[in-house]
Amino acid sequence: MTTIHEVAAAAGVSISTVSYALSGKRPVSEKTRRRIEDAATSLGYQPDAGARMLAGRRTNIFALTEPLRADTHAPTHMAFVLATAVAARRRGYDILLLTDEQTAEGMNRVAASNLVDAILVLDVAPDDERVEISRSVRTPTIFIGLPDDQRDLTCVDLDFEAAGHLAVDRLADAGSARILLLGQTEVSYRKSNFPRRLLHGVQERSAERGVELTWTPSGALVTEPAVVRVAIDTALDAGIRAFIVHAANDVHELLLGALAERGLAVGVDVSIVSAAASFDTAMLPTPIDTIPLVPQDSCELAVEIAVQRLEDPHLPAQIHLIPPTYRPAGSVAPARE
Amino acid sequence: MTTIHEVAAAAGVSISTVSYALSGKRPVSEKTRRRIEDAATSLGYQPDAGARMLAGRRTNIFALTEPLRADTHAPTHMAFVLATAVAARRRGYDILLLTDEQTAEGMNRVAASNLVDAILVLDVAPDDERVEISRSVRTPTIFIGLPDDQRDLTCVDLDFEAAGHLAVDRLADAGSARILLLGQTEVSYRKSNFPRRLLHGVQERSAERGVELTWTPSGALVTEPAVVRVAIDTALDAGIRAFIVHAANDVHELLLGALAERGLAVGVDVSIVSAAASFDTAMLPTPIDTIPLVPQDSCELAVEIAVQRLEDPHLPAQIHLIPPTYRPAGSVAPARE
DNA sequence: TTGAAAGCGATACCAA
DNA sequence: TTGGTATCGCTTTCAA
Repeated sequence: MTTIHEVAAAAGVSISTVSYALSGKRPVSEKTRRRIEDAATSLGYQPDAGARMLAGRRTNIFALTEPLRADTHAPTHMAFVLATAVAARRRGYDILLLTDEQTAEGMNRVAASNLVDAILVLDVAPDDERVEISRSVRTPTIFIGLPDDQRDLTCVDLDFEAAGHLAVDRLADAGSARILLLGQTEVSYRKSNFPRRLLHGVQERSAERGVELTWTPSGALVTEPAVVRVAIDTALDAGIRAFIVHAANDVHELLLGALAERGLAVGVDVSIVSAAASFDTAMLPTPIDTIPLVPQDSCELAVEIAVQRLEDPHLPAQIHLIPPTYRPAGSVAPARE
Repeated sequence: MTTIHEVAAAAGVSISTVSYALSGKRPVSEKTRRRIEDAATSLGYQPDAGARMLAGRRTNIFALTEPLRADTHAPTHMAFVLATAVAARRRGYDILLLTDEQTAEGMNRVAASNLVDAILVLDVAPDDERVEISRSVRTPTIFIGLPDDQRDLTCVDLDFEAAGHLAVDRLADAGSARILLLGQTEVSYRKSNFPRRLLHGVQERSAERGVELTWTPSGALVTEPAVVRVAIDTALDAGIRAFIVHAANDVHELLLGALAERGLAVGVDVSIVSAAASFDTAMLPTPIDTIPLVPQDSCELAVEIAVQRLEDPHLPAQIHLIPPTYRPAGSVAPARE
């Protein structure tokens, strides 16, 4: 194991100079810095993590709490975990996993033992128990998602309400007077916050623009695809030709299938907007206008905010809502109702 | 922040006694131990992680490297990550995530900086680059899965060959003379090791028992379900009535659907064994005999071995193959070919 | 059964 | 621009 002393000896300087040269926290002459860097690389020097934590009061580790509920959509969840890990690493931080079994215990433990510099909270529930814990620990905590009680919290999330507005606006602008919103699974409207926020945005803007809105959750598609299918058929029979889909890709496929059966062409006879989709809608058989939910965006912002809070502990807590973007793909057509 | 000194003061003992009382590494009289424990809990004492690492040369952290390939099955992967985290935590270890972007760099970094006590390797590829790295670092490394070159490695995995033998034996015992093996995706036979091992086991035992074997990979079901369907129909047309399925649940459902269409009853007209399924086959519409692949088993064993290697660094490297178990559900019927 | 004290390997302050 | 050194909070050896 190479220590800072060996590097210092090899470079012919003191250990403090090595430390400063490598951290850049104090100017070091170009010459000596080179010698030090050469010595460090040739010796394969890597500062000892424990010593660094103890002396520097920085661990360069973030905790990531991820409760896995039964209704967790694995691919989406994985995308968030991965995006967080990548973003953190780019800023020089590693990710320590805190799973379900130990949410409360884990957060308290890593905070009390100074194991991590900050805590990132994934998959936030409306009445999340982690809210209270985050208030009781002094380790900065960033929520990726919004709980109901946001007082004094730092949160990052897509602006789902605005996404709802945007989706309705596009369809209303194209002349649609009636819209069917194909929502998330029923349970997610209770266990999560964002489906409600999107729903609310859609409802609000629909009312403002005089659009007649129908809404249906999509249920567990695997066990009962019929429910969604019936909702779609009913809407089509009633002459509804505009759809906002806030659901997994299988629901999209079901809708496209139903339309194909009836010979209705997307972007011609029918308009579709996929709202807050966390999967790649380009993989769908038909191109669809999308307001994407990009895990990378939320996670990168969360990491950035965490880093900022460490640099300036006086930064006020704040809710950061990421404005939605609209990615057209020709699936919205002028209404001919 | 409560330190060991405050606990010592509160309990009226020296810090070394506190340390020993809490770690149990030296006998401490019942009386003083109680006083110390009381003081510790009432003060909310939690040893500083950095100090502990530095002084104790133990971090109580395991690194988990998880490369995410395009063909990674998210739910299965998540199950492994979760199982590892839970098993580790039970033994007092946290999990540090090492993602794709930094596989090589990450392993070297956490090893050189003494950030982790051991490295767990997930999703092992036949020619995995992590094999070489594990040989070059002195941090104990456990592979969950088998690479081609296993020299001097410690690995844990289900005995897929034995699972193949077991599946064939059950069907052959029931009198089946011809079997269709519905395999994993084509790419997985190149990118992973275990599909080949199961295939080999099935082929080997089929030859031994005089069973005529047909095999087909299942392809990417989302994009081209037709391929699998054709393979199934061809087999059924040829009179094959025994199936071994080594694939995700959608392939199982496809098979069950095809059988239902033809009015063939599972466990009566047709025999099915699901081999090395990493999902819960009880969720299928029809009960199916299963040789389960239980992530918990592999991950717990891996963690246990890691812990053992830390306790006794002289433990020899070894390949640990977990014997398969057979879970009957009435889907294997006496053949009436 | 308990205590004193020497590290562990960095960081960062105080001097020069 | 550089060096000496106190310090971080714990583990563990050596003594008593």
